[in-house]
Amino acid sequence: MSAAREQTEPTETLTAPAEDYLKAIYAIGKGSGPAATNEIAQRLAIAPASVSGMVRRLADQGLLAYERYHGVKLTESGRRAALRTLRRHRVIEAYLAQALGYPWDRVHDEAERLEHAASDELVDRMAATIGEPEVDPHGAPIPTRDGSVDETEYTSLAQLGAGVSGVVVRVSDEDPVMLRYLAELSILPGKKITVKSRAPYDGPITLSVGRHELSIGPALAAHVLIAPLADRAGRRG
Amino acid sequence: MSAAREQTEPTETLTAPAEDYLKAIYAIGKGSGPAATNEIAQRLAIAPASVSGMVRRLADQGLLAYERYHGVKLTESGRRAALRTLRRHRVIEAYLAQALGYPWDRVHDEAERLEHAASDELVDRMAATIGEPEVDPHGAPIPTRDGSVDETEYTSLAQLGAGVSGVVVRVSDEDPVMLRYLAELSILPGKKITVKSRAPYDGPITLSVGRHELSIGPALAAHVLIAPLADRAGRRG
DNA sequence: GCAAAAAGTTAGGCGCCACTAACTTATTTC
DNA sequence: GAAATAAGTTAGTGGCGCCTAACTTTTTGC
Repeated sequence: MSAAREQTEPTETLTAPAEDYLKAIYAIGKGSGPAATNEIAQRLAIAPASVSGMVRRLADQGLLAYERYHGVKLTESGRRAALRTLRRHRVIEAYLAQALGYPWDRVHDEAERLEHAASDELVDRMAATIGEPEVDPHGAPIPTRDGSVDETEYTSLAQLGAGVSGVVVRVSDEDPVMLRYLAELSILPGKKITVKSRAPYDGPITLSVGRHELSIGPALAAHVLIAPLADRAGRRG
Repeated sequence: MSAAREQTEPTETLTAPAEDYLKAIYAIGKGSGPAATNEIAQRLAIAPASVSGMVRRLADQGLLAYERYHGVKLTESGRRAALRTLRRHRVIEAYLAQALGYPWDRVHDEAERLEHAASDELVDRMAATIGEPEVDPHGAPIPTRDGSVDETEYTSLAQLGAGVSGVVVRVSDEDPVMLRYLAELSILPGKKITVKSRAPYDGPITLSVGRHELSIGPALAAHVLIAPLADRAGRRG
């Protein structure tokens, strides 16, 4: 059984589902790592069996390195394609928020559709119009035109020990309800927070944000990324 | 052979091709008339056989009234859907031109893709941002949110007799080369023109536009719609 | 009013991208 | 290291939306 299957097409035009797969694989592998079939399926809310088929097609197009039963990795070409889509998505999010007054909990869904339809020219014009932003409204870094991104990995708020201070750099962008709640608590990119205390056994984390004090659960805290400030205490595994 | 096939679903979410069919049928029938299979095929650049299949599906969804071998007409529901898409398209065109500095010969193609992805909210925000325009950059009227349009039919420049003056209200929007040429000649919506003379046998039409005098062929003139001004002469069949 | 031309249709196929069901390969776990 | 579990795969199906080829219906031109 030698299925001859090799191609290295420079990338035609990708379908919307193909772009979604590449984005998901990029997100799972943090840009370079491998992605498991099941995880791709879960992220895209489709059946694992469907992933096998699509992954094969993407591999045929030279976008993925695929070994049966052992997950996939983006090729250089796949990575470029993923970053192009990511740039579109985030520029669109930023533009919707800044230029059209979109509430930050709704930019994601709209961008999710527009990213597949917008031309590079449109995206570049949007970026230029709002001053070439470097992050989207949730703090996610925007890839540049030529395909580079800030891949700094930040600590999640769930990992911070009591006493540590930091600046919120980024929050998850997909769940509108969560986003509205975070906004209510004033946990927004750029805000300074300090972990006051942590209850054991995954108990609530008490923070001060501005002049307020509040408690959140670790599930929510895991969705908030922090750049720690000079700290007396430290992280905690 | 009684293929039981009747449904009157309130309209789920339409696919991009479905929206394109409805737009084409609307354009051919000027909103209410019948559209021939061949003409739909030509407009969408697909094979006539493909139209038969799609038209059946759209009829099943209650969007078209379809009688085999006798073309289709939009139902009320189909008409509404067509106008929604038309509104999206034209608002997007206007927005791209006004807010993002898009050249007028390129707004059409971009809008053609975005119209299928943009939400009503986005379109409404765009419209509000640029002051609720009534026409797109080519002079085509923008349907309102509640589905009404100005359906005035204007005379084409190819129909005007010598001596008649009028204001350009609208030009065809699809061909970028033609649009650039028209812009070069300063034949733009809002401009006043006067037909100086017409050569017989579909010969060139001589116009004055502003302080310039120029000649164009009838093929081009057919793409320019005019609102005649008080005229000494008159139209010509 | 009848034959040729034009218009429209069905039949059969194909690629994409999902699905379920059944099977295979990897990984745990004791 | 063998059995149980988890992960991943193939097989078969279905809808959409396109195609070409072959056929049918309608229109046209004399």
